[in-house]
Amino acid sequence: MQDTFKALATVSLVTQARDCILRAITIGEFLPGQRLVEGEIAGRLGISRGPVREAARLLEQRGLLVSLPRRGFFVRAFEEKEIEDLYELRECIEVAAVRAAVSRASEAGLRSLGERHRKIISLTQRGREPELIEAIVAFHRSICVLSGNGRLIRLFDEIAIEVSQILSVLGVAVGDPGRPIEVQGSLLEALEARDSRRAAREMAHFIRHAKAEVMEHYRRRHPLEDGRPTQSPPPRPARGQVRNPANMKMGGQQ
Amino acid sequence: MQDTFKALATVSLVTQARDCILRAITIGEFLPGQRLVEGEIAGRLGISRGPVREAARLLEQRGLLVSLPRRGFFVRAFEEKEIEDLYELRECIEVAAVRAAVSRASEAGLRSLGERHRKIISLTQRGREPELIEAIVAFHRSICVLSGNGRLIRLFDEIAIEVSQILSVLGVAVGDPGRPIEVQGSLLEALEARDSRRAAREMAHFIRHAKAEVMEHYRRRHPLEDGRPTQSPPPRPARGQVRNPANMKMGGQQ
DNA sequence: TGCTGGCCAACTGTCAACAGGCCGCACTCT
DNA sequence: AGAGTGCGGCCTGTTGACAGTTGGCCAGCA
Repeated sequence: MQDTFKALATVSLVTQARDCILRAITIGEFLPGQRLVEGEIAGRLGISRGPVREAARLLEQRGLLVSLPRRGFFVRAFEEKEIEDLYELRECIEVAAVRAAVSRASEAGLRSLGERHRKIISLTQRGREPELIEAIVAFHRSICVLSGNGRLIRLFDEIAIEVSQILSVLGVAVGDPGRPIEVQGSLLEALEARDSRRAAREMAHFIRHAKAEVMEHYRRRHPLEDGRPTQSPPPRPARGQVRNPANMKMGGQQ
Repeated sequence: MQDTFKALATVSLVTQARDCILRAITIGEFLPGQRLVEGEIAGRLGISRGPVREAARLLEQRGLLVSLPRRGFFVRAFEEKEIEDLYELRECIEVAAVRAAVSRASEAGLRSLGERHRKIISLTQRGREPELIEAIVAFHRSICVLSGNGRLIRLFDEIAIEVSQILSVLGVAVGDPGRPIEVQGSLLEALEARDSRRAAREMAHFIRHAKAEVMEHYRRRHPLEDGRPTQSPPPRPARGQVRNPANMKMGGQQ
């Protein structure tokens, strides 16, 4: 009965286009520096260019795309410094979140966090990399949720997208399998013990560790760019078609 | 000679429209909850609706507008909780910024910060409220700049816009004239002494003080909404014309 | 061979128009 | 009188088209 009357409030084309582009960026289908041709995307999605442009504007404001006048949109390419800055911001955000969570989280909230932690453990043991990353992100997001600060959650989500873009582009796998469990286990303990200082310390350590790992991957990947400025906003605009013409169907946000 | 060849790269209409709407929001011409009629704005600016829509999308992503399907864009109205969350975030950001600035700021950077501080003092003595607010914001922004973290600066700018919107809507004036100088003076001293803990403490105190002041204004303004949920996304869509049909010329970003 | 200048295709920025939903209002029926 | 219903205007969401610009390509020339 309730199926017959499914909500017909169709999601706007802008939202759908945004989610499609977003997904293409996070999974690394659209590579940094790559040019996005409006007409191409619109054609592939079967819509007109208007909604695609609006979606691109949204992502521009988020910092995932940059726009050059009369040239169009490009996937943002991270410089080394920008990755460092991002992780520094992430540390400050998540440390604040866990501090707030210590004093505000309910018992039920902590239990559900424990649930997520168990999921991380089981996924680690079964060696399922992609879901594991997802679960770790979910764990950290939960801490933001427990902080009770909606603005913090929104910011975390933005940062998480950029981080996962970086991870996927650099091909970073979650490091030694033992560590994340351990760290997140300590975090959980500190939260349960309502130990603000320890929780903050663990969180900071974790993020610095993650940062170091990512930066090492980055340097391994860009060994020569150490000395020179390397400051062409989109590094070689790469006029050309998108990489993978298939595999970009409609229907995010479901 | 160099004047004869001024850059003729005209700023895109989207950018100009965005800045116009932004200004209208920050100075309180567009009030929270107010509906923005695309055609109206486009007509007043002498352009078509397309760029206006894209500009609105930008501001939506920043959280300054909310969009309801088939209803259009509304100026975002802050709930009490959202203001608290915003200030909590601001504290975490600026404390992190001043900490980083302590260890990274150059002597020249500190001197220019001192310059800004003197400007605050002189404006306070002359009692020029609007420029004073501007100068205080500039002072705090400088600290973010001294932190050397570009991402932090971007986030500060976003937050600053929201804060100034709140201040202007609530009609908050900068409190007792003595305080800000005093606080920012201590901040400056701590930075010059490279005293990270003291700088962080002063910053946190300042922002908590500002928050308390704003919240008091808010509660004075919305005394009845304490108990009830008050959760209609845009509080009464207020179908109707914008408040001040004049005074919204083109040409932000100059 | 290397450089200059013009030509061309592609793509962006912008606009005007169309279809359809939402809101307010008047009208009708109970 | 009050509630429900149908109508009409206003406004959004989307589209297709047009003009202008950008960058690449190629011929011509030193």
